Amino acid sequence: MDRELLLLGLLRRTDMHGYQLHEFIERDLATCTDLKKPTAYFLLDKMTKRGWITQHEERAGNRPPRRVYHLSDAGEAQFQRLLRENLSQPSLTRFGGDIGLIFADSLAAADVVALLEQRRGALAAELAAARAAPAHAGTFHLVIEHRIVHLESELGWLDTVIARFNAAASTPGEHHD
Amino acid sequence: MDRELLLLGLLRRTDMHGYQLHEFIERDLATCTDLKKPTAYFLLDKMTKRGWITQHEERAGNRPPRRVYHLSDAGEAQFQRLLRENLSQPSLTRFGGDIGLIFADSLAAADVVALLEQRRGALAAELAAARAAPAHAGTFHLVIEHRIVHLESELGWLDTVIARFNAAASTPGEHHD
DNA sequence: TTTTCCATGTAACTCGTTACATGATTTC
DNA sequence: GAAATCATGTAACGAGTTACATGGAAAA
Repeated sequence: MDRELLLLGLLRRTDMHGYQLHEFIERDLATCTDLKKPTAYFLLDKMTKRGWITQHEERAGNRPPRRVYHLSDAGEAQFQRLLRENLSQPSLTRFGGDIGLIFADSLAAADVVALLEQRRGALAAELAAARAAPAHAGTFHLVIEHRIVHLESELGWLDTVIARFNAAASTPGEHHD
Repeated sequence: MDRELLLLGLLRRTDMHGYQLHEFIERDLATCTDLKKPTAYFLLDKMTKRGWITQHEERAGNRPPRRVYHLSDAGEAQFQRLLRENLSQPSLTRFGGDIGLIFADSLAAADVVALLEQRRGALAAELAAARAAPAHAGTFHLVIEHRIVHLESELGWLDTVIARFNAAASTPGEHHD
């Protein structure tokens, strides 16, 4: 549903065609989400069928015609519903990386430390990139800020985990192989 | 891949049948992941075909026979690969809830505050539940800890966001409707 | 005796992805 | 003339879900 909210929200500001929407999302909203081309075209078709948006063709010369989408009244109502639902509910987060941690005692502690240091490096790079992101207009800077806060928290936690495996590494005889 | 790692990791400790695996994951690992029954049976079939695990039937009386799975040598190797990959890479997290935030200026600030307070409530409840979780054995307590750290970070950030919309609410004339 | 638990699965569907196809137009 | 960009899509696949089907055993 989040992607539908995204498309409706963008079309609410100004009419756009599919290529344009995909381009904008992949370029300017990449930190926060993504939307592949086939998905964009598929969702736009679907929402047209449901009456949330309307199409009209625009052709410039011999180029492939653009299908420009416009938010309808029903679409505006749907946008309001989705937005309120999105704001009122926390998005559930699952950390796939935790599954490896469950089985970390299958490896020697020193190995775990080496692997987690790699993870730490990638995380730190993401954080640096987020901090280097240019100042954004309107409410979008909240998203960047969220990302920074989250990555800082992840880094801090990871450091405590690494420290513990480091301690275990200097007290050998802990792993199961 | 994470679910395959999970199944291989559990089968590495002891042989189990599908029902048992599903049960264990949904009951004891619910904070960290989930695995529906059809998915479990499907993955077990797939991994059997790939030679990572082997089956043997066990029948008790007239009950439906159990298909007990056992990790093979190839499965152990695959487990090692998946585990190292999992530990060395940070899991990318996308916050669906951020998309609503991008469009928060479509609503009156006071409305946004009310909706985010709801989100805050649900988040606080999750945190309380995580804190109330019983002490866990081995490396699993890391997962609980991770969840607590993350939820605390989310709550703190959400509070700053709410504060800002609250400030905007007392300075009216900010929204676009 | 009816419900719950044990134990297996299938079928249909949703959501999203990758890879591919088409063809004009601008840029190098 | 070749390559990148604009603009649309289709087809095949992957991962996962819900709902449904089956049938015996234990518990209420």
